[in-house]
Amino acid sequence: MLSSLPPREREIVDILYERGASTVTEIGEALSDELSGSAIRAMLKRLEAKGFVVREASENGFVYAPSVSDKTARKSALSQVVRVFFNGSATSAAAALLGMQDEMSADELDELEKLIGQAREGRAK
Amino acid sequence: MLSSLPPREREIVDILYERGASTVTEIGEALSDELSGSAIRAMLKRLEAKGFVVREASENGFVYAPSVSDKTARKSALSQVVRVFFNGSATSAAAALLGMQDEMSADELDELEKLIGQAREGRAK
DNA sequence: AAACCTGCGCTACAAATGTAGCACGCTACA
DNA sequence: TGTAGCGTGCTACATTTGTAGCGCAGGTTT
Repeated sequence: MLSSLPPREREIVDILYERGASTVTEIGEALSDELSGSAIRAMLKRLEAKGFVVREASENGFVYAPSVSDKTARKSALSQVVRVFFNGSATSAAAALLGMQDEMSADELDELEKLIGQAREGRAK
Repeated sequence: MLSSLPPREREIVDILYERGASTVTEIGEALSDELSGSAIRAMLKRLEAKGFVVREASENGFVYAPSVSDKTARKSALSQVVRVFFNGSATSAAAALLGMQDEMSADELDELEKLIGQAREGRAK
């Protein structure tokens, strides 16, 4: 569970999800405050030991990536907030999402509507 | 920011959001593993010092509550996952939510559809 | 009022976290 | 061909977390 991670480690994993596989230097740039490379590497080492990230060698250094698939991670992150902040109701969460974003394009709204239709069919069955 | 909290403190705040204001004993029951009352109190003390929880005396002991309103906390939790896991697209997040829950009632779907309509009007203006 | 709970705060301390410094190997290029 | 960079891995260390134990105060029960 991501929420069992200490803040800094958590931040690093978040960056990895946000930007995809990254090198130590890239992580450093994305971090909220400047950290020495070795500090970051130490974090990554722990994260690797705990099984949250994997690394793979490439030409200029290692690239680190989350070990849990985006898909799985999304799902669990989402259900986490749904449980904690929305009484377990995904619907309320979706509603809140709708309200949050005024830059939601018409296309996106259409898309969402379509998805609702599908969901309806699903349960009609 | 909630994500700047260490795991245990974070867990406690989550419980507070999930169940609303609670006493030390109630928190203890909700915790994922048994902790001594004093351990919990020590956490709460730190949380209070950091400004994440407030406490209020009642007949049998103090009740603790998050200092940040549910509304605000929801919003920031949501935008956090949207940014990290959905490339900043609230729409994709909403879509994922839709897919996640098969117990979404027809009423809820209707409600959501209505909200989409409203969102559309909002931006049509 | 003695013996009990219950909730409280303080202190203490082990473990985990957050971070930097050092020494090494591999380029590149003056 | 030395010296200036990178990227790496250790090791070390201060701080923060995570947790328990102790002793106290205010209500109960006998």
